[in-house]
Amino acid sequence: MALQAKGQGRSQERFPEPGHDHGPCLAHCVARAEAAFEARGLSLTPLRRQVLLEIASTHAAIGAYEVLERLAGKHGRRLAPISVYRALDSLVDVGLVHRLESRNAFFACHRQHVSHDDQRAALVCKHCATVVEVPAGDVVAGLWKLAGKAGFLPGRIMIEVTGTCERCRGEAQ
Amino acid sequence: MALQAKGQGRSQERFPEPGHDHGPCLAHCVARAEAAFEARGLSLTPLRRQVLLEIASTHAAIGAYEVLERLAGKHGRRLAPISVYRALDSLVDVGLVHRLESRNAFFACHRQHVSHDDQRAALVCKHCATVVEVPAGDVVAGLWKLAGKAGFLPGRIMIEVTGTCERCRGEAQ
DNA sequence: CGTGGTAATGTTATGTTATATCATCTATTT
DNA sequence: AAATAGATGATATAACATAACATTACCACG
Repeated sequence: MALQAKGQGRSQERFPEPGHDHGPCLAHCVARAEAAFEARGLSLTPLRRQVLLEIASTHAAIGAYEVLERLAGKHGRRLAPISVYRALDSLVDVGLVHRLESRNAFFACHRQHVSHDDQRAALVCKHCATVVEVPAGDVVAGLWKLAGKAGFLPGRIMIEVTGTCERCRGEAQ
Repeated sequence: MALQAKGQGRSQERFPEPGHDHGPCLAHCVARAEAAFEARGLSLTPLRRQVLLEIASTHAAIGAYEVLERLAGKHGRRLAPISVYRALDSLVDVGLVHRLESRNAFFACHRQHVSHDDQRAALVCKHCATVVEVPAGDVVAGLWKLAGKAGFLPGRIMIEVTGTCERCRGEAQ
């Protein structure tokens, strides 16, 4: 929890500064990844680690083929799309990465969802693609209620808000 | 409003009976479409009407290529994908059809969103693909609040709840 | 040992969803 | 008639995603 104390606290619920020190964000992600895979009897293999590092290298959502390109740029070797998708799937399964449905893209989860109640809404800047997840427990509770009235049993709840972050709003003027 | 009085009222906020009389649903949609396009100085062309009819022929969400297939089956002629997408785009623009991001599919809006406040959440049955929109004003208000705290200015808010409808739950047992 | 199981990745091919670009036609406006 | 906007056609390609089968590595069990 030392990492959280050093600035990973509430800060994740606001849009990150472009020039912020991203090292801790990344380190935190990878540390969680080791544990998360281990907890399921799986492992954070080199491929998965590489994919995670690409995704987590930014607070923006990026596409699977973008990940593929970046990896191809770093190592000479070019992976098959399916390899990237398999790595992404495993990362999504263990909750380290989320899929942004409205963009067919992926972004790193910078704070573990600690319980079933700890649900999030994604705020997505349409200019810089930065994604911030905000706790949305009350909102989700409201949705369960609405669903109930319709005789509907919710499984997954997807909340994506596209708009403009503070920074991009400032720059537009 | 006669159509609404004849059963288009609250019923749309529950899952439709499979055997329900779909004629009014369809008629209502097309009637609204005429008006909606007209109001923008555009028109509900034959192509758009056909696409709308396919989408609105069911309460399920269907893909663009599925629309294409169905039209190809009815008329001998096979449209280019772009033609279907263009028609869909125009229908989405005027609000007669919504896009289901979590499935890359489209569904007809069976009740006009009357104001900016009249926002909806989509309940999507994962078994039968039926989509019901429920008013979600309070939930959306909550999201605006969360966004505000993050310095974020919302544009489009997407709420999609996948799960199981009453009917499919019954059948599973 | 070796055999069988699971996890992970490789290899090849294909399927699905969506858009770019330029051409054509029609109706309306000037 | 020329200019403009709306709509569609035609051709090609981009972007996103998975199917199916082969291979490798490791580990548990008799």
